[in-house]
Amino acid sequence: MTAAPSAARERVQAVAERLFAERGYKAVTLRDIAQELGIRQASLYYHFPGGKEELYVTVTRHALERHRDGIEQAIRSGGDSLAGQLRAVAEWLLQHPPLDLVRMVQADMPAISADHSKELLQLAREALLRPLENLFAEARARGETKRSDDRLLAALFLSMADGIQVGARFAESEARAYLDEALDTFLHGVLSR
Amino acid sequence: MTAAPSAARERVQAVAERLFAERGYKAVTLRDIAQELGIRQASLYYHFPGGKEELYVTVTRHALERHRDGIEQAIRSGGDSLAGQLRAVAEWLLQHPPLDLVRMVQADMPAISADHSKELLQLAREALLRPLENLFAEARARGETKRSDDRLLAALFLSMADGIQVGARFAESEARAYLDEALDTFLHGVLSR
DNA sequence: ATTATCTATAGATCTATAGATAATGC
DNA sequence: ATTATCTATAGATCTATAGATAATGC
Repeated sequence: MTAAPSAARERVQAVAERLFAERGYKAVTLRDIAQELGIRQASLYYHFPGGKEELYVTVTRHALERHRDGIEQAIRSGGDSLAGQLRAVAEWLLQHPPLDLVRMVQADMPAISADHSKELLQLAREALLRPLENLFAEARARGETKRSDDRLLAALFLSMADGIQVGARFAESEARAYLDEALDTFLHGVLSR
Repeated sequence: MTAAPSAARERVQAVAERLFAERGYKAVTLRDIAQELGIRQASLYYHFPGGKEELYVTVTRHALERHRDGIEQAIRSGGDSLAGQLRAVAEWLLQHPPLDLVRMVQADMPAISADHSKELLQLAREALLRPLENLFAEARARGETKRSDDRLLAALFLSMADGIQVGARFAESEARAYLDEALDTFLHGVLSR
């Protein structure tokens, strides 16, 4: 059985989530997580008796659910225009560590059980792609754009958020400094027909 | 000393390059590579006495050099317009497994020596970002675009290639089918001011 | 003699389990 | 009694080394 919620358990989750998000499932060891927490590796099993995989699935599920809620909230707060909604989503994405979908699919999912993998991939689709697909579909219904490839636009937009972070890292600047330019580029492309 | 080139050594490199590119350094074991080749794990040390890290650095270096040459060749073959040049680069990128820059920086580089890490990051910048940065700078000099954030545009463009592959994977379609739409979106954004 | 493999195994690391310990709450 | 840690360690896995084997090329 999974232990009840507690402050200590949440600290474990916070560290694990950050490390797994940065490096992926295999590149993070339980020792890494314990070390940052100042406890012993075996102590993690008190909070997560299911071990490394349970810990990974739990924190990844939470991260995806938070993204889903945050993105949907951002959309609601972004007004009635596609531009405003996308800007709110982009700002939200840049405030959180990037969820590397490519790595998740190619490296992390094959390393966990088929059931967990299926669940998380499904959730990733619902949390990240679906809200954006709906956004583009609704903008088309309002006549803001004629583009009909909603899934591609959603994937491009999410990748753009990654691109901003890559560009910022190699330029040694703040990701926020790039947001306006990137969004402007993207929106011109989307709205211009 | 590293063994001389040979057909067997090249087979090792081909398998290792694909697996490392798909899953990253830590998620691939020497056993995985040997298994696909139908040989024993220890036999890899005949071709790469320096072990796993030498193998990773060798194939990643080759992949980056091939990207650099392929991208520069694509640019030359793309005619005089930014649109034609970018289309050629995008086609080239989609024909090769994606180089996940985020994962390279966050997960793979910390797992190898500082010297190797420095070399590969430098090469990644020269191979992937620099040619595209130059492209955007030249397009601006020709008056095709007024955008001056060359590094951001380069990063966005590279991310777009990833985005196409993510979108295609989740839609279970061919990445090529998305290329025209994605390129069109991007170019409208870049050229429209 | 060189090339390309193999077996066997040492040593390191990692996950997971068992059982002890100490502090706090009833 | 419950919570949250610890030590110790088994068992699995992984990298790397040593030395043997077989085939081919001079």
